[in-house]
Amino acid sequence: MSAALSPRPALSALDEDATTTRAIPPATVARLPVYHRVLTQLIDAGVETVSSEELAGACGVSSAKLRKDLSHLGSYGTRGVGYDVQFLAYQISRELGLTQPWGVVIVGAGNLGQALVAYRGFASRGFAVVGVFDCDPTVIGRDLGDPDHPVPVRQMDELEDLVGQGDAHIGVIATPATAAQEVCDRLVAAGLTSILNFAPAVIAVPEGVELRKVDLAVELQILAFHEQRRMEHPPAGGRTGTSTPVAESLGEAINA
Amino acid sequence: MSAALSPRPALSALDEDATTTRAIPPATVARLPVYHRVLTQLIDAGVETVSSEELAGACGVSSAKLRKDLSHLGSYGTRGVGYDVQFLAYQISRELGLTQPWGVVIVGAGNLGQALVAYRGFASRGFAVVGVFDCDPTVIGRDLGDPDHPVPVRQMDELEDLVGQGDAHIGVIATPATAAQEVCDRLVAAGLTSILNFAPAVIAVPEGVELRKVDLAVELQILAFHEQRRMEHPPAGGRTGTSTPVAESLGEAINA
DNA sequence: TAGATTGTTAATCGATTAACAATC
DNA sequence: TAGATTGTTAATCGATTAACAATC
Repeated sequence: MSAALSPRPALSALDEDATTTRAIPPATVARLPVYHRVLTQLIDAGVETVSSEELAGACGVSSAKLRKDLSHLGSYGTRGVGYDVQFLAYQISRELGLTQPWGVVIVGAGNLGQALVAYRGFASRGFAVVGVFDCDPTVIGRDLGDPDHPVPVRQMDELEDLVGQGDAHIGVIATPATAAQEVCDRLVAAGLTSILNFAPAVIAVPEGVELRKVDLAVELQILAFHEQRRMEHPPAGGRTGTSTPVAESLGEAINA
Repeated sequence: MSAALSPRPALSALDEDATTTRAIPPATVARLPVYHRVLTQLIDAGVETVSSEELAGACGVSSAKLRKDLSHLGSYGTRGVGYDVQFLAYQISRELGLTQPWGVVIVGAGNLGQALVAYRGFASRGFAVVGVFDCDPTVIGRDLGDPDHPVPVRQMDELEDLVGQGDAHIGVIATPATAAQEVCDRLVAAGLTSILNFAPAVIAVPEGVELRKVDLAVELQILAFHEQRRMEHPPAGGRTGTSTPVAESLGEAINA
């Protein structure tokens, strides 16, 4: 156990290259996709300019937070006017890396893996599923996703080859929990440094690899926690019919 | 737009009933399911006692954070010894509300909805899918999930009836983005106060309703951001082969 | 110029971390 | 008693918020 406390490089907190890249706070990065999505909807709705107050309302955050977040990217607004929707959307997409195509490898072609391949929200943001792998002979060879761009399920053997070709940038783990760590190790060994884990397992990665996790059961458990609290301490005065504090005019523009 | 600044009840920040319930910080609540899962695995592995150092390692957090988190629930450890695995697992599950059964209603029986119904991680934590709804006549009536406990897809009409029966506690939105807000409104109107949204849409709920969101595309975009950073500023000195800082002995116990 | 709205500052709040006294 | 490990304290860090000077 003492090995867990081994001499690491003393995490030099300010690792930032003093060159170009000002660091963007993680909390801000996590919200940028939301801003980008809403801006995209505004473009579709023909809106040309938004104020921070309006955009924040449509995104479900405070305008102060929105402006603070955007200030980390640069000064892309105009005082007294607001933000040019197209321009801001572009700046955010550039910051997020959405202006270039990304290849996604999915390991596990069960229910979840199949749903992910079929998910249209990926392609629409520049993510292409370049490979799906499974070890079950009964699914290997089957075509998944859009019949116009079918993605065949391959056997695990071919994983390293495909990643080695360089078109894959992000690995997605959609296997049972038991296989997750081993699959992750293979993805990393093959050269991937960005991993999204859907398996209900805590897995470990080497330093320098970015691992994110989506755990469906965790979300439900957190909701159960709140629901239990609510049952123990019912909201005094009953449910107030008070409805959404979200910018309504913009909401209408978006839904139009 | 000025209506968005309307006089709200001045969010009385300390709403806590001074009665029983000490508030648990949200950041802590979000980690409890992870602790619980690992503890369950330790039970299965026959481990009877863990130290905070060991458990933290297996969960991927620092021992200081783990102890701080647990201190919000009570004093369930023994100085000089550690934590009784079974006892701690029980305390956490009680805190999370996992000691009682929860009914889940899923709206949307597309790829994702079907994957959710089939997901075994729900039932194993006390969540039962009590209803699945869709508006597509071609899927209505079809049986989903485990053939031993099939869940028929019902038409939307029956949503309010089912929720009204009181067996449903949590609503899950697995529809296209366009339908998400309307579906959410119906779930809330029917009486649900805990909602999990998988649709790629920003939706609004009345005060008092707990809404959580899982956005697959957002996770990929955050990974793309980091991947882009990594490509612009490659890790000096190449990839260090340094592997996982995770408790290995416990990891072996868990995987045994 | 007057009105509107940004970008930034300073204050507050919450979460993380390190260290250690309490205690098994 | 000596060694181990918890639960808590105090210091640090990062994120949020409110307010406003800058400026269109």
